[in-house]
Amino acid sequence: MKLSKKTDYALRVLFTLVEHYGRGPIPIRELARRNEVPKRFLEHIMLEMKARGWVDSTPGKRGGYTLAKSPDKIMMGEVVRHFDGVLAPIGCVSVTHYQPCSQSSVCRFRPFLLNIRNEIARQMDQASLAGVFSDSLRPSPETPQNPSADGCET
Amino acid sequence: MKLSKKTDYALRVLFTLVEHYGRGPIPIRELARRNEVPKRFLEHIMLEMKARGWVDSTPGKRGGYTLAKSPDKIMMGEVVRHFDGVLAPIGCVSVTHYQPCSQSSVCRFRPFLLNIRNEIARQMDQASLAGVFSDSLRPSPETPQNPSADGCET
DNA sequence: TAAATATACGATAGAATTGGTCGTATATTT
DNA sequence: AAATATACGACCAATTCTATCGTATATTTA
Ligand code: SF4
Ligand code: SF4
Repeated sequence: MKLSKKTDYALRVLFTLVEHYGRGPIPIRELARRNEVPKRFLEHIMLEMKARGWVDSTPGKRGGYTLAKSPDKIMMGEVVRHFDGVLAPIGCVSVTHYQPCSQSSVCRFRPFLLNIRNEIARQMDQASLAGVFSDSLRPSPETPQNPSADGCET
Repeated sequence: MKLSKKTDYALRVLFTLVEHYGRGPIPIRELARRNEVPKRFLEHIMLEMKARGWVDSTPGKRGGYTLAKSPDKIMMGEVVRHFDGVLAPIGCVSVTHYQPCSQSSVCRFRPFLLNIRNEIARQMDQASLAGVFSDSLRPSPETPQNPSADGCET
């Protein structure tokens, strides 16, 4: 589950909108500037998000984008899944994009991958933008700059 | 953390070698056939795995490949990380391939992604080939063909 | 009502990654 | 010496990713 830049961009903007929720639209130019996203590229991203019903747009002089629904009604999993297509590490353990594999009956590591998928999916689908946002406010016990290995690596 | 086909192929072959551990080499032709991996492609994969010290090769008439170390000394994380480069869903929360992001100080969802990374890394680095293999033998409580959603999706 | 400013959207394109083939060299066993 | 195995670099096609451009259209404000 590698996050594409597109997904990253989308999330940056969404959280900007969450932060500004209820205080009117923000023009795309501003969204692009604050989040360091190429503006013309962001247009497409916003289009998709509007189609999904996550954001609303108002054209005209003081127009821009606004969050279309309450931040606790949009799940991280939805967003990632929309832009990256799939959460699962491999097709054979994906629900939304399940792809059969002729080896699956003899495969020794599919159950292991399924576990990981389940864990990722659980975390992704339980986390709303609102939840992730508010969690990020209180200085968590551990959010190192460079996430130095705690026994593991990545 | 999307598994590339290369990684998938590598794991298939590794588990074949695990299953055959201690019973002599298996020629690459056989490894390719049993695991449905293009033979010429597999050559490169085996080369890399030999360089990493996971497998050994013996040329000649009754040669082939064999596991170079005990199956409980090779971790899933090592393999995936080698072929896919990185476990983390995004560079800014990666340990081995950490990549700074100018937004990280104001980013609202990096902590969330870090959590996911930690969970994936933990599972990957704690699981040895031997462990995954033996787990796959006892019919686990749940390993559905198509992993139908248990509240989550993929 | 005209100007300014906003979104809408398809076409296109460069770069990077992925997945794989081919030719050939070399080592070992029988 | 023949047969069979691995070793390895070059090469390539397809896909995906990331992004830009031109232009159309809708709305507000002066
Ligand atoms: S080999 Fe195992 S893990 Fe890879 S795709 Fe087939 S079933 Fe899934
Ligand atoms: S925006 Fe947040 S998540 Fe995306 S790369 Fe920068 S820090 Fe990491």
